Amino acid sequence: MPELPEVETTRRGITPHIQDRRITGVVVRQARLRWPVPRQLGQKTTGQKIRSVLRRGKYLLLQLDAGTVILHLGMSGSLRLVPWDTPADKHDHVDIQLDNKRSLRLHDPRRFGAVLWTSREISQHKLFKHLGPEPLTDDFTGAYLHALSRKRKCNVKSLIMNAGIVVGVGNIYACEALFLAGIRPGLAADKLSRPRCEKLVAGIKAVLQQAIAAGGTTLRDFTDGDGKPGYFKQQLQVYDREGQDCHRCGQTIKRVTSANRSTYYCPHCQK
DNA sequence: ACGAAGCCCTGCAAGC
DNA sequence: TGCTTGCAGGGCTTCG
Repeated sequence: MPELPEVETTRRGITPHIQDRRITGVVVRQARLRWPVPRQLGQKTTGQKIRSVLRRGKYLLLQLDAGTVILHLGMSGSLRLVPWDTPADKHDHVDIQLDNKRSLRLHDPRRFGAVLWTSREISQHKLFKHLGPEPLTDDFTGAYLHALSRKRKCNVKSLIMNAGIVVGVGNIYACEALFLAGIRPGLAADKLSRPRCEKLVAGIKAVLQQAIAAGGTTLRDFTDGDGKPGYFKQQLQVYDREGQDCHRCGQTIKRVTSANRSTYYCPHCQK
């Protein structure tokens, strides 16, 4: 399930292969993704050069001259570069064909992903207008999080998974960051002290950076291989470890359901 | 304005 | 063994 580190790893992997290439066509085999793939996607993009490949939260942005292709991998999506005539497998929904006889191919079994087009400034787009800061920038600080958490009745895990507060923190890394910070996921957001906010922000940055570093060393070439990472799993401290020993204190990791999401924590290390 | 629940979808695991 | 059921997940959307 692609979270921010996987999306960033994908961005870095595909960029050298697609930047400054011209789009020669688009093939849509399945338009019913998270939102319908726009019918005009092909005519809007064909003939244009990909100027840059950006990321905002978990969205990938292909910057063209006349607008932006917005990509999201949902939870089962992946991108690969293939020779343009490679037969499509099941769930290979969209190809963006390039002038180097290759296609950027979206594979997404669960179809929670998205391919959209906008000719407007990306920050004006509905999906991006209300997003919080990027977690790995200096805009995301303990002071900022502390200020926004005042008078909030939600728990701290929901707080950091709220894209209006900070983007790109999904279920797995929310659990991991809370473990690093020693904070219980169910704690009310407005009970978080300023120093604990500092610690939490540091935890979020650390876990994301770690995962990006791990992805960077594992996924070397996006033009071959099956594109299945799964590289970070061995480093997880609490996620998906219900009933197992805490790596830090040896006590048993617990799982609770919060906001319909599995939440893992160590009752001894997290208060 | 906020927070909680619902929904989209398929693959896989567990249970019968 | 073959079916059915439940669960997982991001995150927008709807409802309260």
